[in-house]
Amino acid sequence: MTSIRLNIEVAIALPVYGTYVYSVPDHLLSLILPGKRVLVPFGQRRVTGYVLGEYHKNDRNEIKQILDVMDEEPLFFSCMIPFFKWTADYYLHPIGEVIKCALPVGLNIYDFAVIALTKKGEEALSKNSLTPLENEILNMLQTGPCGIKTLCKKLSKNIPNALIYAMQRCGIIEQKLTLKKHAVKQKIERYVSLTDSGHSSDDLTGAGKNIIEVLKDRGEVSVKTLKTLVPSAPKLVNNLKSAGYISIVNKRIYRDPFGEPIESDRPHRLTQEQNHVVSTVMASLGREFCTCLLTGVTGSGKTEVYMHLTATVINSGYSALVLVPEIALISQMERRFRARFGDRIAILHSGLTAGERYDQWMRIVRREVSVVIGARSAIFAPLRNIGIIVVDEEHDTSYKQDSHLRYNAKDLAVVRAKLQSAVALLGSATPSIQSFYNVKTKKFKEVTLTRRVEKRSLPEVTVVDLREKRDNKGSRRFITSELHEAMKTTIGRGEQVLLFLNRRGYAGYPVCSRCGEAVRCKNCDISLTLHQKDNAYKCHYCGFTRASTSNCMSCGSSKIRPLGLGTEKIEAAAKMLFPHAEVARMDRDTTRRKGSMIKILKGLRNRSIDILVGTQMVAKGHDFPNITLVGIICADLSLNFPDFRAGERTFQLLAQVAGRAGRGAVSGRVILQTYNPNHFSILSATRQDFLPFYNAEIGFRKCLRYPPFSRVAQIKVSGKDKEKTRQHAHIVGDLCSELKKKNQSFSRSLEILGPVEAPLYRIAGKYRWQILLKSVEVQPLHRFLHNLWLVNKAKINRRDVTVILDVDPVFMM
DNA sequence: AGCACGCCGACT
DNA sequence: GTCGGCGTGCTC
Repeated sequence: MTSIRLNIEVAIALPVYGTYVYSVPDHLLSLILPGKRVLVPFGQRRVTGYVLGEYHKNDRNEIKQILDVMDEEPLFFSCMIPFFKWTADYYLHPIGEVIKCALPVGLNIYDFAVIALTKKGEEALSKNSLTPLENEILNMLQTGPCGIKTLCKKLSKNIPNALIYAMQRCGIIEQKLTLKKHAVKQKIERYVSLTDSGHSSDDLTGAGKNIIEVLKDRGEVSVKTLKTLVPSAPKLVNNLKSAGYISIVNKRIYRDPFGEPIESDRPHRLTQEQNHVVSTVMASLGREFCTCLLTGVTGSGKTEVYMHLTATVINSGYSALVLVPEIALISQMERRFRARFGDRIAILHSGLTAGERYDQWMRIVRREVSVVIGARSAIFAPLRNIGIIVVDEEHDTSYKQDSHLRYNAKDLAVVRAKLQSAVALLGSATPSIQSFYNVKTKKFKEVTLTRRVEKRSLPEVTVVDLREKRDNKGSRRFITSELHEAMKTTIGRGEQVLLFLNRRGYAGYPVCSRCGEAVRCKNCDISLTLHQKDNAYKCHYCGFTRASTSNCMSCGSSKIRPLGLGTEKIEAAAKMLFPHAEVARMDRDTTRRKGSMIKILKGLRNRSIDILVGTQMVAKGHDFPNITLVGIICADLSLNFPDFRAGERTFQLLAQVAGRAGRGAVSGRVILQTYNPNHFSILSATRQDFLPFYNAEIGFRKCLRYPPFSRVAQIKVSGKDKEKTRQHAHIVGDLCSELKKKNQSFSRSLEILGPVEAPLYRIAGKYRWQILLKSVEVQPLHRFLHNLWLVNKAKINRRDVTVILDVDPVFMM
């Protein structure tokens, strides 16, 4: 009888669909566990794989052995695997890439080809018998082996592949495969503590004595902390150790992503309404999967509800996952949760360094925390025994990842909750049409908060019709007299004003005053935005920049009129109208640097800022207690996007911004300026009234068979060559039609729209085409996509044209 | 992804 | 006639 052979199923961290089977050599048998990384031979190379589990079928003759096990402990547990598989299948993404995407970055190991100088090469170099380029390459290689790409960069020229081959063949260079690792590791720190003889020592003087004193006082202290008290400590500890006074141990420590300590906080008393929500949601805890949609006006105390739910969940022995749309809101949520739950929480988002993220991940794996707060990628947090998944501001588009694995964390939250029999709670004052439809069709359970906390009233909204203001000149045109008066009163009372405009920069449509030509981007199909702060015209899509002093491209005139509105222009106007007020601006330009957002938020809190001008960034869930007036400069900007969700976005944005007013003791006011005062999205937003908006919008969706009455997927084709891109878009389009014709179930339910040029037909020098696939039923669309993407992928992939599949697209431009 | 294999143009 | 260009297909 032969010895028992263990075969395992492995997902490879490369764009390959499907999993692979490897055998485990005896000496690694005891180390293999699902969720660990393994080094495996794959084709000619060695790559990272993730162990998914044992493989029992005996259906292959050639099975390679794994080379090594990379982890002491698993990075995730088996219960995550069905979730990874579901995600890979639904978004048609390679399973290994899904797992790679889920794990903290920087853990991959792969073979990297480097070229090195040989003996023969050195001889050749000294004989001076080579071409200048060869000489240059060999000279560079004398400093050590080097990858081809780095070599090209160092010599700042392209080296033909053929030359590399030729040089290899003559034997003057050789190619080696080395394993390249990323730098993320556990962090170890040295801790010192007194020995018995250290305790009784009194013969020391100076710094040595100081160290002993500190240790007597505090017990065990890290060398790093000791250094802040006794600067020479790092050198001295070794001497003290050899003298037997102290002992040193290495400890695994976690890099601390948290800021300053926070005072702890006791649970608030819930209102009757909040209590009802908590008990309704908790009725399902530990019993069955269920999704609840928590709706409620802005400022109705959703966070307090989340915290009570979390407390209940962890007291019952489960863990909780809280998703928040973006980093700035995570820190707000984190502060409140940390005050309540102390260090039982971990946070996960892209603002952490790779090391911090790894540490937070491992704390979760090691079950040292029971609550995780994070951005969309935290949906993959390796929590076991999840009781609840909270998705705050569920309507927010930040939950959709728009590159690589194009998942939507909100949708995955429901899927993960279902797979792990947990409760999913989606919360929003302005729920997505899709979620509310799910309530109507009884897929979701609705729980509602109808009142603002402490009986604060909703802001009073005044609509200003901009069509009647056409004759006004200068800043009057966009800060109307109504808004101006309201600002005066508010600032006079010492309260704060928020001016909202969903466009950054100074002027979004600079036009030559002589020939009328717009200033356009050379890489994209849009006009540049003037940024006065940077003295430049900038492209918001590709980053292209021109000096603000440049002349008109077509007629050479230097007179360019800065048409179009942006937050910079509003900021300037506010400063001019209120010279004594402190005006701040919050948009992507002013918050790019780490900590600058916090600085603005602090300025608002301590009332040093009177007027805040901002883009949609200010609409997102921030709590500004002293803002009592919100001015919406132009409500129509997002209304005319070529996207079936334009109305929904406009409603959400406006209702959210309006909700920023009057969150403190004083009630708020909103002045909404618009060219479309009768549009239903704008009308219902002014009343913060979701239902009438929903009823109007759902009718329109039903008519045109858009989600939630259908499922859609978008194929995006892009390439540098205009004609090739167009052709390939049509090839893919024809492939779709052919496939549809071939299969009965497809031809009945599937609609193919396109290929058409994208609304922004050129971005960053690439021409863009799109095809929209629509189906009333999910299953046929899913099978169609599988067929198209997996069976026909050879026909779809081309070297110079990129084809991307986006299941449930959110950004349609 | 990255590498091997295999089929057509410009050179000794 | 060959060398090396790139398109195609595969990796347990």
